[in-house]
Amino acid sequence: MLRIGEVAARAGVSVRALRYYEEQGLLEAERTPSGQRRYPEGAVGRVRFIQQMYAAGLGSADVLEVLPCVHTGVATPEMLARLVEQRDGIDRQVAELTQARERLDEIIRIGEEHVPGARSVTASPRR
Amino acid sequence: MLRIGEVAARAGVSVRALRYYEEQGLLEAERTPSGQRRYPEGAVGRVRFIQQMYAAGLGSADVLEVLPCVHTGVATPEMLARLVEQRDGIDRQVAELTQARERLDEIIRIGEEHVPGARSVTASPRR
DNA sequence: CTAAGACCTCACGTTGACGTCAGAGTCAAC
DNA sequence: GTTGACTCTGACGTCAACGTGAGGTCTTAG
Repeated sequence: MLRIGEVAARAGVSVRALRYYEEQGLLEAERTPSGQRRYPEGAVGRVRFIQQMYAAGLGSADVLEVLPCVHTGVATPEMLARLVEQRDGIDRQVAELTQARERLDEIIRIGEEHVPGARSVTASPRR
Repeated sequence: MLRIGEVAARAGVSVRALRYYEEQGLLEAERTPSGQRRYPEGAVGRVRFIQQMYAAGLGSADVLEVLPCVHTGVATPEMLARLVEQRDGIDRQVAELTQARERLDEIIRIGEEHVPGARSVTASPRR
């Protein structure tokens, strides 16, 4: 059983963040008689997943909806629908980002033309 | 010359947003003698660009750095560097999003396996 | 035994991109 | 000339994911 600081360090987040996740119902912890939190090893991966979802633009409530599937590996049709919805949301985001990237690239190309002396930091082909 | 409401409608943002952009130095407007803002047609496209950059995760300050190039079409080496930096930031974001998407997809697949032809939409299974 | 870290619970502060309300002036139509 | 839609400037509110003390308890190495 890990202490909160240990989990935070391994997952690359702050202690405060972990307490916040608990507050949001995203992360549970056992307690020692004195009230200190103790986490199983799996908590680290769980926290990483939460971070990943945040990075994908989901809010705490969305993550909360999605988490049961991750934990149990089983999903109701409802949950599946939500998962698919979130995935599609990410897809839309990627599309937007890609558009923005194209836009910037275009500006960069034009800029390079107009400042010929500059070291050519040519556009890396998008994967 | 367009009025602020017209620009807002065409660009799909709120009037408040336009005034905020002005406050941030992202969007300039002429003024009628009575003080009302009047925008040229190009403002709509400019606003769309700003929105796109926000969607890409840039803050007002970042957009402000990038905008001169868009406007003038000319870039100093410094500006180019910033542009490239922002573009790479977007690339990193896309990578993260793609990872998150994969993760969700994986969970969806597993979930589908465990609920192959289920029709229990109504009965909430007790957890 | 003791001192230094870790940890605990409030609870207020932060940041960014606006929302929203108040009170007042402006413009086009009827 | 008056109504009603539009606009103006402040200025406070919002929401999310934490940051940051304050004041006190726990644990453990020496």
